[in-house]
Amino acid sequence: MPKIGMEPKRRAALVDAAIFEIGKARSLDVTVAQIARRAGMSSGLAHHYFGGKEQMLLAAMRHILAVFAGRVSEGLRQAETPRARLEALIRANFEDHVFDPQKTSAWLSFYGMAQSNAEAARLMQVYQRRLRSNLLHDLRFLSPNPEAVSTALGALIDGAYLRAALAGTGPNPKAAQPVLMTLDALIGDAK
Amino acid sequence: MPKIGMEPKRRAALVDAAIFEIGKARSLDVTVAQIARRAGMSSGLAHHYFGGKEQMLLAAMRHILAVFAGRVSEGLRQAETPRARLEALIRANFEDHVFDPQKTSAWLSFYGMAQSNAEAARLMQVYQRRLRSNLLHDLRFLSPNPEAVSTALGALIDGAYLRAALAGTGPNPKAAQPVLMTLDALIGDAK
Amino acid sequence: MPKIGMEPKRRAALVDAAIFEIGKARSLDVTVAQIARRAGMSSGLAHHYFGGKEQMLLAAMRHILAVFAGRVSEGLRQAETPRARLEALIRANFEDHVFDPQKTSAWLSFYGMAQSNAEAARLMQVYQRRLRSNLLHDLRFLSPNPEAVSTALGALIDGAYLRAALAGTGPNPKAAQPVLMTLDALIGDAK
Amino acid sequence: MPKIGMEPKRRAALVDAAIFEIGKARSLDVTVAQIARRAGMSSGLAHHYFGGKEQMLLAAMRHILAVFAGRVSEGLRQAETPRARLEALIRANFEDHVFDPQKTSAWLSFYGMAQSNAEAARLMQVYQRRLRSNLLHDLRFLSPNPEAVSTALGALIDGAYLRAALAGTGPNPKAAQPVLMTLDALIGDAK
DNA sequence: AATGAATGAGGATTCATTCAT
DNA sequence: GATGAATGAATCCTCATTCAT
Repeated sequence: MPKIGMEPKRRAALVDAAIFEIGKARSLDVTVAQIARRAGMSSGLAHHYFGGKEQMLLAAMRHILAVFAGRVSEGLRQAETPRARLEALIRANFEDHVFDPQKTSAWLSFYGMAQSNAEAARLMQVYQRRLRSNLLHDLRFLSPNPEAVSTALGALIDGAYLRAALAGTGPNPKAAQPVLMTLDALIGDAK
Repeated sequence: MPKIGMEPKRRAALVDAAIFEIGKARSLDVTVAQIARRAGMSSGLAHHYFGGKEQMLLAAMRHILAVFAGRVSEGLRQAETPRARLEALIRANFEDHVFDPQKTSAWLSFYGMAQSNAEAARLMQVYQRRLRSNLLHDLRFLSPNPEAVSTALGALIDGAYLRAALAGTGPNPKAAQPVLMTLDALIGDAK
Repeated sequence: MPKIGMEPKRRAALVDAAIFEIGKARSLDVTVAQIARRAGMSSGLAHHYFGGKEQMLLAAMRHILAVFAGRVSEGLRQAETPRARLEALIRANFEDHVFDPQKTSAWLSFYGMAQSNAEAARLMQVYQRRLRSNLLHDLRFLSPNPEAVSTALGALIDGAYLRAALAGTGPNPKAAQPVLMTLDALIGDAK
Repeated sequence: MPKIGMEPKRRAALVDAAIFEIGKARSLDVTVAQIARRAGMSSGLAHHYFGGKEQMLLAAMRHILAVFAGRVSEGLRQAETPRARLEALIRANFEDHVFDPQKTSAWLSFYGMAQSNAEAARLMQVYQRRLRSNLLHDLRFLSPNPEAVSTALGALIDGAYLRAALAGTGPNPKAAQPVLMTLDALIGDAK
């Protein structure tokens, strides 16, 4: 059954399956066999492609981050003023898809993993820096103190998401409200 | 050599040991045997007192939350105005002891656990409600919109702590700055 | 079923079982589960007592060497002259029990293991030194060149055993003949 | 890009690679994939040519024995008297190349394999018989008891090699000394 | 001929939990 | 109450071998 050009498909299938199983278990305590079975292949092949369970989980996280980054980019493309871009950015962090139980499970679990796994920590940093960079880009036009405001808004976004995710009540666009309100407060009349 | 009145001491020793081991492992992946050994007793006894590993971890979380709540109360006792109490509350969330690697490990790991364990989720809710209640108590005097501001500040505190904890750079009182700044912005001239 | 004072018995049972299984497989490719089952316990307990498969195999080798050393000592005790002691020593190396398939399997397999495992190599050295020391002790009275003769006889003993073991034809006291003949030749008229 | 006449080259490359990997691992615990990779081909092709791992290892052993036999023949060609031939034969067993870690690893490991694999045992017999035949050929002229002396010298050569190989200290021409000394003693004045 | 994808059995090891003492 | 011996299920990972292409 071997075919050429299967590697990308197999890897993608495994990443999807890993995310699915993490969502189902609501934890990273999933077995390679589970993931492989869901991806329609043997556990041996899963190891062949990823070298180990950890690499597979990291690939899953990387994929989640990449998809998310893509969505954010899309959201920003349509906004034209700095204020509109900021709002789009904030809303992008609370779109329905990020509340998919699969995503929230993975995201919160990776907070734990990031403490003992250097690569997981690095991925978290990448995410944080990207968010900060996006905030800063537009806050420069709106605030006399863009650095501090970016820091506060970044933390607030993460905190608001964390709480919404923990609540486990599914998609919740309202979760963006406190962030938008705080944005207004922090940039004063500049809006 | 069983002694009477040992149960509370045994339980406390196990809870301390659990927190220690979680900190050392930077994860909840610690074994009952490790914890029991550190607490100076057999793994069998640990089970006897807690009924299982999960209960032991939950007791550890409960203890961390209780200690934290106590510290917050202390901090609030000395403040006299609503504004001072809010500041004290915020600072209490970023005191050195909360950045003890044992605490940050436990805290972030429990975010993961709270997804699949109802009691862990409940504990997180208790913490969040207490924080919200504390914020609300004083924000009523300072903001026309105390509910929304409490929500935002609560999320911000969690987010700021999360980021500081993930950074893993130890005690960091500066982490409170963005929150204090946002407080000022959100309550306007009311300060 | 736990009992106190079981550890020595368990360890001994595992060592015996390991030797038995090595003999049956005629190789070190035996599983921990096989050994544990034969020893009448779970694989988990086997790990508990030895920490791992390698340690168990080494303990088996150590036991074989110890038993062998004991037998040699016995054999030497009854000899009175240096010449008689040498002969007893040589014969001890070819007694029936050393041709037990369990022993030959273990012995030859450990030659392989000694190449990549430091402890196995050390055990082999211990055996060789002991043999050399025993030879030297009496050759001092019989040869002007005891060092060289010890070296030659030690190697010859090992080579003769190796060949007899490889032949796999079971107990073979005749295997000692070439060594005894060579002893005579090497110590000349001194006998 | 299959080519005709590649089979002998492929097989030779695999045999060389197998010997190399056995030397590197200092054990027969090498994987087919490792060997095939080193030989510059796929594991599938390795199977195609040898039918299985065991056959490949046996081919490696056969090759080592053949090369060794060739070297011995060369050594003997230049000797003219029986005594000189015997000495050349003995020295050939301790030339530098036989202490190549690759060779010692393979040799000692095959002692283990010979216990459970009939073909490996047969190869060992072939080697032993050839050595014995070579010894006997010249000892007939030098000893009244050539059979027994051949047996002893053969065993001694193997034992001396075994010890030198186990010591793992590399090329060691001195290892031949005990054998030469014993030769003298065994053939007495006949030299 | 040649590849390497794919399988799946097998094995060492870990660990929560139980229970005889 | 207290121990730690004992279990055995669970899991990751390896690898010889097969086979579609």
